[in-house]
Amino acid sequence: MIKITFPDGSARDYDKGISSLEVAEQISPRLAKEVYAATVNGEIWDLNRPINTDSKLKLHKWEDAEAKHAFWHSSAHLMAEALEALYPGIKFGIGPAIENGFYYDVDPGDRAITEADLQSIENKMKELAAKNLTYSRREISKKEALEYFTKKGDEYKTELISELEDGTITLYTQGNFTDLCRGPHLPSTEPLKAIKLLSVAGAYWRGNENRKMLTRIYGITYPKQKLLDEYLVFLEEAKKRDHRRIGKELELFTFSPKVGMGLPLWMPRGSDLRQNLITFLTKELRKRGYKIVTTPHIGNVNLYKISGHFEKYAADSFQPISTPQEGEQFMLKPMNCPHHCEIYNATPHSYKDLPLRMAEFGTVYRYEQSGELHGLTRVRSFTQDDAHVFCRQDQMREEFKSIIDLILYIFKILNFNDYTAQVSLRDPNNKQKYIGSDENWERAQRDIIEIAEEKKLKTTVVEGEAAFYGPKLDFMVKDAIGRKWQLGTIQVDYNLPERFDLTYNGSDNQKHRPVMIHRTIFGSMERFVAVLIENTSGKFPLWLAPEKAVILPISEKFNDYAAKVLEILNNSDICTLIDDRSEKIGKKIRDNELKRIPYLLVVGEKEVENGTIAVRKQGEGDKGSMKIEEFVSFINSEIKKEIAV
RNA sequence: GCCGAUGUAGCUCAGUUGGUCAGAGCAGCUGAUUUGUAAUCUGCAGGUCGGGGGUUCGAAUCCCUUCAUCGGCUCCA
Repeated sequence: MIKITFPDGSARDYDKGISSLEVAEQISPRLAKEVYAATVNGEIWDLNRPINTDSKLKLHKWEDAEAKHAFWHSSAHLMAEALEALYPGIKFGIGPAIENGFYYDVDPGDRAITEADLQSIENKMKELAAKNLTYSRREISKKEALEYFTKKGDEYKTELISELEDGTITLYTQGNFTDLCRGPHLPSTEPLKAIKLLSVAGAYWRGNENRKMLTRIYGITYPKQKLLDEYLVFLEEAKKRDHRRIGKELELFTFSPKVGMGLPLWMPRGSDLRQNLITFLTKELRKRGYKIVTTPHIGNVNLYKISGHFEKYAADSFQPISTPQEGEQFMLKPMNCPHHCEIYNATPHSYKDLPLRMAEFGTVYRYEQSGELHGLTRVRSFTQDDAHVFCRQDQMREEFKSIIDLILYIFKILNFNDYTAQVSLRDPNNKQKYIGSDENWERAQRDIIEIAEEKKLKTTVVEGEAAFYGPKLDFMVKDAIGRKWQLGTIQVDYNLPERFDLTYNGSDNQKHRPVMIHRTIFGSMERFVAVLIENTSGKFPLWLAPEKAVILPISEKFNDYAAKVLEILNNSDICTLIDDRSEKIGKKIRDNELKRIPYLLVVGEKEVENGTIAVRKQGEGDKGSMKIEEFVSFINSEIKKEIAV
């Protein structure tokens, strides 16, 4: 007998060799149907794997990530079996479960798999799943594994195996398909009821652009058709929030191939929105002691040679601009920091002056790869809400922390609750990618990790994501369909102060080196507005909305009164429009609701008589009538509420 | 940059196997209507079917090429 302890602390004795599935069955047959994986002594196991020692057991139902992982991983194997049946000789790379579903990277040889083929693969999967095939686990030696896949002719698998340690290799088989796999898997294909293949894409083998491009097929499965349908509806809804679509609908921004790809054109409404953000942030920055500066859009090539950007990025950037002066070259500004360093250098600094906080809404130009461009989130010309804090080493932590506070404050005002903080460190195996000394890197990385802890930020730590001059704390936010984008970032830099020979006079009357903190909050106006659009579906908070209200006269008879109201509101700094088309009121309401105008002001005979307006709130409907002055103070107090957190 | 897909009026989309296939709705402009809380009616105008080249008696439809977009990969100062 063995003793099995459950998460609630209770324990029971079972026969040795019992599986987690059998344990579940004994608790209740219904539970057995709802579990997909088990954690045994902290390790995730197949449900049908025998338990031979006293163990702690947690059964995973669909709600648990572990269950979904096993479910989708088994689905990937099922898809592989279907592919092998339909495309004999197809070779397999890797096929993991992901956050939503799974994929498999395959090499179909000289055949091509396109989206048109997904349906037939899906059908094959359904056919195989219905056979109720069991997944069986087998431990084998490295030698045997290599023999198996060499014989099969799958060089991708043999490459993976050759890097594994002997004694750790497991194979899983279901039906006619056997795969190298760590597991765990479902007991059988029986629960794989609802299957949908979503897309195909190219993916470099092992993520290396110098290696072969395989075909990646994405899919998702659910134990119930209803869950799959819900997910597909969610995807459809998410598409409606896409900032590229809403940006067009609401006339916020556009692109023109004549201007150039990745070069956003901000239309009047988008510009107003953007300007509202800039005005607000500028005010907040001044409160916090930042000085605003302005620098040119180009800089001499030598500037970027000093900073290191030239060496690092010039080959893949907009190329230097020549001038009539032989040998003279300028670059479109890819970063603001070198310019800010030179502003620092323009005057002498005392330790008493620091920290110096220098901010600029600086537009920069980067030649992003053509395949990377994406709406406003990835563009070739963008405006950073950039700032550089020059401070003494003993001030660095406080400065860093107050920047975190500022970012969290701004995120809170904008209702960005779903962000993650990421500590981005250098790749310890590829140190030549970075500039600067080991000691400075170690110190900066340690500082960031400690500060994040002190601030009680929930962080993930990712190696290899640092900037070439220093480690970062990045604030990541998801877009409508779950893609992660970096918005705010705080970076500690010991290198540029060195390279630009920045100094200050200490109390000892000696020259000292300041530390530089690079930081943005929005990241770039472009990316931030994109995420804001997707977060709000274009229903911007009142304080950001390009127009706060539109006046809707019931008929042309009331246009004069409407014009009078318009004048009062615009004179009170409440940006308002008038819709005096010869349309019925229902039509005017509909059109302006679709434009997500925060307030619609209906005026007709009653309003003229009483000197009022009938107020209608976006998405909520009629709010009754108000005196015009009442509405002005109402709007002002609403805005005040929105930006006071 | 790489793999795959897509590209028809301002927008959303129809256009069977190449042969009145250049269409519809919305938006726009006309005129009528003067309207009370999510679509009033009439008429008109809008497109070298992304660009270029080719196959064919004939191309939106087939082929090549180019540009752009979409989904990923790689990259992201």
